[in-house]
Amino acid sequence: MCWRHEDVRVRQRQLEQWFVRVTKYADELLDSLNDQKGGWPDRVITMQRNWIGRSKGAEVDFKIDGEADKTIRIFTTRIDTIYGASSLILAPEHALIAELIECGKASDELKTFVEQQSAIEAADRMAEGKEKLGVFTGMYAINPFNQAKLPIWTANFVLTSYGTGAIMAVPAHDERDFEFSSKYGLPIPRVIVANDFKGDANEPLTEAFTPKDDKCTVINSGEWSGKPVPEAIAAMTAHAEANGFGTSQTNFKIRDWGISRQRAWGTPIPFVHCAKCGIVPVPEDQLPVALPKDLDFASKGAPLAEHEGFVNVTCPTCGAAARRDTDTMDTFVDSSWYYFRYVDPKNEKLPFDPAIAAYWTPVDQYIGGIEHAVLHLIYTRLWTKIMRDLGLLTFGEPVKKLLTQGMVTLASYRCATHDWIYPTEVIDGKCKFCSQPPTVGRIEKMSKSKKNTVDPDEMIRIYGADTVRLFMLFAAPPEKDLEWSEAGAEGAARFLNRVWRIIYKWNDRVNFKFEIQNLEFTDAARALRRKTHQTIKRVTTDIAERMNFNTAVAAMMELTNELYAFDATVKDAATDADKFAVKEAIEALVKLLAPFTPHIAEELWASLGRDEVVVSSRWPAYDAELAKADELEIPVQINGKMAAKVIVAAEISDDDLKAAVLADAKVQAKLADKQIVKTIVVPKRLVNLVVK
RNA sequence: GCGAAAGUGGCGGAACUGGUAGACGCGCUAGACUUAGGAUCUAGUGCCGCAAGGCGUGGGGGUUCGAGUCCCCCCUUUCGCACCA
Repeated sequence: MCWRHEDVRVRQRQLEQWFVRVTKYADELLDSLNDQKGGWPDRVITMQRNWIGRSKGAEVDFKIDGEADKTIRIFTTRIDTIYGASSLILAPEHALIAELIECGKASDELKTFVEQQSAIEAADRMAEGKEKLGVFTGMYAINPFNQAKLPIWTANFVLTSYGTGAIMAVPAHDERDFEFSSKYGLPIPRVIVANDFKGDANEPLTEAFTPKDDKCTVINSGEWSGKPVPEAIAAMTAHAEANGFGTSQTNFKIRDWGISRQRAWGTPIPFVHCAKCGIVPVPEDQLPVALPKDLDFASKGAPLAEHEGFVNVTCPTCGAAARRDTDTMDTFVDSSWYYFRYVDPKNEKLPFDPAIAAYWTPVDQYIGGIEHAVLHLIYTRLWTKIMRDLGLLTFGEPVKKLLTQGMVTLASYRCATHDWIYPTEVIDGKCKFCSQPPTVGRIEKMSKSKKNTVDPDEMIRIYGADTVRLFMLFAAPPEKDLEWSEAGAEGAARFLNRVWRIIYKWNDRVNFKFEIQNLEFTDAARALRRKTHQTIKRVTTDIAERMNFNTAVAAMMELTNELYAFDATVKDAATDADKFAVKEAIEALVKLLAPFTPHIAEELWASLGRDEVVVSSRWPAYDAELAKADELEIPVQINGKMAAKVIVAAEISDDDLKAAVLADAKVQAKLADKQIVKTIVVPKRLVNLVVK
């Protein structure tokens, strides 16, 4: 039924459509996934690999008994098990079944079965409890390897759209065949055993035995008996090829990409249909084909097809009256290469200048949701390879690094009388309409139907864009889902207020030029400077190398806390050196904050009396010397357990460190009657004493 | 069923190559300031215990001087694929 008109039944129709031959690139799409390792999340690579679904096997022809000129071609990845085949099974849509029905040889049972199955759509057929159902066709096939006579069945679990739409059932070595053959009483002969198998191979199996490796051997298979499985597969495929009844074959799950759409908005497919010349491409000088601006959307059919001026053209080849193709392309076509157009958006002649694309692309860092893992991100890889083969690009992989960001989630609430209610409608744990406590659902992707949403505009109105942004960056690493939290947003606002206050407290004192060489820093001022330079370092690497914005924000919070501590220490008696240290910290903080909270950062920068804007200022550099600690707190372990801590100079040698540890009173007390067997010194990090 | 990712305080999360588990924030506790504050500042906050101390990264084994991190088995959760022969 139509989802918009409940009384309108939807029918399937055959349409002539345009396809992109993905299968031609399937091998490369799969193999070059290996180059993406490290830059792309493993799960995206795995999802694409499964989606492409390459499987190597063989096609084998079985003659039909009594009809010498007819064969059934099956696809198998396990030709080594062909002596274990006890039936052939065809998809209900298989041509041979249709033929049987047509020439009246089909039983009533078979006819009914096929009718029933074809009434159920493929997707639903799998959903129907997956019960395997089948019917014997009355025919037999001859196994080309041993001339065994096998019954031909049809069954719902054999897919018409994969392989040849026909299989050989080897119940002993395939779970599905086992289930089916057990149900219908077909024989289950074993032809594979583990190398260390000791029992009786004629004993009935309780489940299918399916390993495919050289730890298994072929048995009961004539001249092939005794061969390891991989060897048997190769040899038996070669045998089939040599005798003309088989061939090696690779199949893919991925299908060619149907790009035709019958909607008005989209890129027109640039072909013309001519009665004499057939399908003719629109000549290059007439490209691109533009959509007409005066479409009639009230017309009955597709608006483009109804538009006479668009449809009626002359054939580019013979000049006769012809008809323009009225399909438009899938929007995935556009998203497959938009970023290449970005680098040369005004080009009138080409999609983009290859030289410009060579300079700017491939994309260094791409960000998108996981929902694009197998559609957009396969299509764009495919499109890049096609453009490479057209000479537009010099590479086949468009995206070096991929980040799949998480979604914003929230718990949902359901009231017994008011159904789903918004989080804002829960007051003190009760539904605001009826004061009943609602059921708290799981934390999940925000959705309108479950009302577990927050309105971003509303949040921005309350907290400001900077705060909302900062909270989202702080709450979790970008690839993880993020639970929206109003308390968390308030925490972000509080932090920005803290930054604002401490800067405003100091900005009139630090707003002048200092002569650094004349300054004497106190320990506290040196500590603040150290924190400043450590923070610059951390934030820089967290952004640039690790993409961990949450830890970058944490580092800036630490610097702010340090500023407050310093402020409390110096009170109003700040020396020029103190002011310099604060000025250095504030400047760094504002610059580091700018990518996270651009608006407030500009305001603060202006408050420091700067003419330039912070976005065009230079990213701060850190001084490794100043970032270095001058004292270290070294943990001391005894037999690997924490025993004490010693404070030592930063540049201590291993021997001095060991001596300092042994001189420590707490360590000595714990060592009283023990003997040190071994001492492990991790330079400047840890000392572990092994004692007995 | 197959495949992937993940399990760390009351909560969100830190811990980069095996080296002080719990950074930072939320929440909570106490104090200060205040007419008041859900503002702000200061201190505390993994668990058990008065303490000394003990226990702690889903559970169980292992490797190692040392394991949240590495290896094996199991459990749970989330996601993807789901009769692809």
